[in-house]
Amino acid sequence: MARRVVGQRRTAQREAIAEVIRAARGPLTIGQIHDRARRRSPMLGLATVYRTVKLLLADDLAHAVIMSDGETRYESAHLGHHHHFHCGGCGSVFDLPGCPLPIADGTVLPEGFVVMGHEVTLHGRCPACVKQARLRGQRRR
Amino acid sequence: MARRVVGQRRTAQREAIAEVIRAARGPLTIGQIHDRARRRSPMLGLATVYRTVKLLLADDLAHAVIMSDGETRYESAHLGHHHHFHCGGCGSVFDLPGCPLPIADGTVLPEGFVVMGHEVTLHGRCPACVKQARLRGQRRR
DNA sequence: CTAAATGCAAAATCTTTGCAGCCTC
DNA sequence: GAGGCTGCAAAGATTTTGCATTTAG
Repeated sequence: MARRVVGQRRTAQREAIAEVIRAARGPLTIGQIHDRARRRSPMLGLATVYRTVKLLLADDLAHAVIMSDGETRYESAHLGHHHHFHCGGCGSVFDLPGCPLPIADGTVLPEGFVVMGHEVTLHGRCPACVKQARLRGQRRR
Repeated sequence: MARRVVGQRRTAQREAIAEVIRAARGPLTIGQIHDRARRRSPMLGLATVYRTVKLLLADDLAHAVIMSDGETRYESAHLGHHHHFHCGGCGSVFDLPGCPLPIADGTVLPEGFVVMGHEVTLHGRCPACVKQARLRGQRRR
């Protein structure tokens, strides 16, 4: 008669996905999560990645980050306030510590907009791509 | 024998689409462009909007702006350096004049990232939504 | 008139969902 | 064991493309 305790189950697939997101140096696309998690759980299907990521979002264990390349990426929710660097060479996104923006939440702009949050994204080249461009004589834009 | 001069043609549909983008106070989604342009050109199909916007992008007459809600929006390219305000109440995006970010292009971060550009997006409530929230006693988040 | 542009519908993507079997608890 | 989870494949949603027709130049 006692109500059965129901809940989420711990599976190898979910472990793998959560660990991949936790270990990343920046937010990852679904494809990247799928590729990396498959190293541990080779049969892992894309649908499971989508489903698990959605669960992590619902449980507030992960956040979605949508970058200007149109890709949705996911990052661990335990990170504090931070921003991102998008490398135009390799396409990777990296976390940046701290916040360079002098606009506090709660600020009211002259035009009457009430600021409740913000995002800053820097674009450029990551150290690896800078080095590579140097080797190649900066042939690329 | 003279090489025929070929080029793009001026059509009512393209005029309507370009004008809608030019007149906007912020970047617009494909759906918004379609709706507004149809007021002038009622038979206008979605495919034409997609095609025309793509042309405008290729000719550098418009830029794509991808916001954190995952929608791609398009804005006139003649605007100078500026950023955006995304209202969480009505979902609209507004242009903000100026730039609050103290990081110049060309800056090299301590970690070795070379900055070539940036984006700043503020989130909050636009004046209209602030006023409405006040009327309703701030029942909404 | 010629070929670019349009509207429609089919195709291509990306994401979500339905289901039968598998595996936690 | 019971029901949540998974992989597969089908279904949705959004964007792109093919094609016959319209239309700018």
